[in-house]
Amino acid sequence: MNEGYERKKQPELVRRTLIDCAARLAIERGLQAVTVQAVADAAGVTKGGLFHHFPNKEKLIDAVLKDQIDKFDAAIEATLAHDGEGYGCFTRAYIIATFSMAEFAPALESTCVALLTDPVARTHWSDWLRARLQRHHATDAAPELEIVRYAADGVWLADLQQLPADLRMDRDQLRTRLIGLATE
Amino acid sequence: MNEGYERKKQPELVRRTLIDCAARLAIERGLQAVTVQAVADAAGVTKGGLFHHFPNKEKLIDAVLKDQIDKFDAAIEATLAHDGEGYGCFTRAYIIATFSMAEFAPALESTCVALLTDPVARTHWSDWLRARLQRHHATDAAPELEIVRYAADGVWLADLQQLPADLRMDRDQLRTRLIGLATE
DNA sequence: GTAAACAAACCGACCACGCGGTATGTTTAA
DNA sequence: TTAAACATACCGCGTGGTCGGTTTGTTTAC
Repeated sequence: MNEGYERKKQPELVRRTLIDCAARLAIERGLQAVTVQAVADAAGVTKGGLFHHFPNKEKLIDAVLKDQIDKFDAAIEATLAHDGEGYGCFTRAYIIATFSMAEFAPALESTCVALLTDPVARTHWSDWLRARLQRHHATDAAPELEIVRYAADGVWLADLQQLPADLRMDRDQLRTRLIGLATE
Repeated sequence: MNEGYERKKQPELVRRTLIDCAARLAIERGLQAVTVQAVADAAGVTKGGLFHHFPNKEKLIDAVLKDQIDKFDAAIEATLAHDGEGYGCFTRAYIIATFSMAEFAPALESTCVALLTDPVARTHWSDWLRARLQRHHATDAAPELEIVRYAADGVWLADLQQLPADLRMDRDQLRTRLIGLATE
C-alpha cells in the first residue's frame, strides 16, 4: 500500500553511483586508476557488489561512455528547444553543448582519452606549442588563426577516431578551405 | 679497420625498432596490447633485451611520444623552409604537418589516444553523429559548418588536455567567434 | 495476520594469470 | 680481455573475475 517511500534498496541508485565514480576516477586520477576495486571502494560497495551490477569491467566502461553520450545529446536537445529552426541551429547547439559539457563535466571520450594524455605528454606538447607561438608571434598571433588551429586539431581527432567517410567532406577540399581561412 | 660494414650489432637500430613497434602495436591493436613482452616480440628481441635499452616501460612510452613530436616538428620545419615569412606561415605549416602526419603515420597522442577510443565507442559516436546529420540535413549540411564542428572538436580536445591558459584566447571570445562563424 | 518460501542485493574470501621488473648467464665485437 | 649487447629464467604483485554465503525485502499459503 504505502507508495510514499522507497520500496527496495534502490539498486539503480547504486548503479548510477558506480558509473559516476568510474568516470570521476578516470578524470581525476587517470585511466590506470580505474580498477574495479577502486570503483567499488569509491562507490561504497564491495567488488562482489559491483559485479552484481555489471558482468565484467568492459560493460562498466561501456555504460560510462553511453552515459556521457546521453548527456551530450541531452544538452543539444535543450538548446534546440529554443533555437531549433534557423540556419545552423544544430551546429550552434553542438558548439554550445560541447562547451557546456567541457565546463561542468569533461565529455565523451574524456573518460577514456583525457587522462590517457598523461601529464608528461601534455607538458611536452604545451611547452613545444608555447615556444612555437613565441617564435612566430609576429605572423601568427591573430585569433582567427587560433581558431583555424582548433579546426585542424578537430580534423586530426576525427582522423584518429577513424570517423566514417560518409560523415566527412573530401579531404582535399577541407584542407584547401582551412588553408584559405588561414591565409587572407 | 674495415669501415665498409656494420661495426657492432647496431643497438640504435634496435632501439628505433622498439619505438616503432611500440607505436605500431598501440595503433593497430590498442593501448592495452602495448605490453613489454609484445613490444619485445614484435621487435624480435627478448624482454631482457628491451630492458637493456629502456630502464622501464614508462621511459619507452616517453620515447615514443617524443619521437612523434619530433616528426611533427620536422614536418613543420620542412614546410617553413619554402614558406616561412608570409602572414600565417606557421599556421599553414601546422595544418599541412597535421595532415601529412595523419596520412602516413597517425600522429602525436595517437600512440596513447587513438586506440583508447575503442571500437565500440567509435561506433556509438559515429552512429549518433550520422543520425543527427541526417535529421538536420536541411539546415546543417554546408561544408563551412562542418569546419566549425572540427574547430569545436579541437577546442574540446584542448580542454581535456588542459592546455595552459596562456596559449589560448578568452573562452567567451572564442565561443562567440565560433558561433558567429556558424551563423551567417 | 503471520510465518514460511523465495529472490534479489550484496559481502568477503579466494584464485589464476599476466604484467612489469630483476638477477644472472652467455654471446659478440673491439 | 673487457665491456657492451643481448638471452634465460624467475619473481612478486595487482588485477579481473569467481563462488558460497548472508542479509534484506517481497510474495505466497493458510
